Amino acid sequence: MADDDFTMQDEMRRAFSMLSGKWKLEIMWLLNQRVHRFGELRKVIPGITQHMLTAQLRELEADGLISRTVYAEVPPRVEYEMTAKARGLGPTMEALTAWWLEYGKTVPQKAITRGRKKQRLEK
Amino acid sequence: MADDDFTMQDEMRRAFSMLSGKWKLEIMWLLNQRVHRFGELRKVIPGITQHMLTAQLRELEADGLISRTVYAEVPPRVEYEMTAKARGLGPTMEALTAWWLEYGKTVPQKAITRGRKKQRLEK
DNA sequence: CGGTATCCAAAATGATACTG
DNA sequence: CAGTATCATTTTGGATACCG
Repeated sequence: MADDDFTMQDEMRRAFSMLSGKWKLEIMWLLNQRVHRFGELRKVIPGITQHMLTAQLRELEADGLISRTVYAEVPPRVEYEMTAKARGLGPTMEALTAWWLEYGKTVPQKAITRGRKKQRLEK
Repeated sequence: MADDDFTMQDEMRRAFSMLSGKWKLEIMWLLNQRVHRFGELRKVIPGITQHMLTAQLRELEADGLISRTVYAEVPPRVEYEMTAKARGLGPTMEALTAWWLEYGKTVPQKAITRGRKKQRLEK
């Protein structure tokens, strides 16, 4: 009966939690395309602070979604990459992208500034 | 060249923002399965407060992802449903579900309590 | 370069009480 | 039943300083 639905949602909760950080979808979307260095992520995610980027990356790493590789060079280089587990998210990211490209544009612009100021137009 | 990537990510940002609330993925996943009443959502999303549920629903509505229908009955009944626009998210939700069912179980349990206490096991 | 640490401000979320 | 109002707590942002 609806019992299956309940169990399913219950299992999904961990997945929701792992992707619910404020910048995690964007980070995972970027890493799904290719490996990124720390500085690269900072550059391509306007508005994120070093502090938050570090925190979100640490959480994703703790959840086993990304791996962190430090290269012993000067200056140091650190690369973030999807783990094998997270690479299974590819179809999800691609479906999300396809959805937005098809239905997203049908909406007025609003304000996308994810910085804290005017996160959302008048409530 | 990489210009396309930049533009793409730039457009995707609105989509990320619309789905980045703490409970939005779970709400959309549930609504993707069927229409839900306010009280139903409360019941099937353990830990969410009335306040937060209301807030998240209002934001999703403002973003055109869900519709709110009030039935003039006593006691009042309010149903939330995906809009045509959001129904395009179906494949995304299904890909996410398929991913988790295949790769998710490979992980230790940790703590899923999404309440604010012990959101995450030792950091 | 890729962080960590600190301090403060603002925003998001939670808890509880109350209401049409 | 489906909220709103109020207040408390947590999370996130901003800025700056410091380090291997």
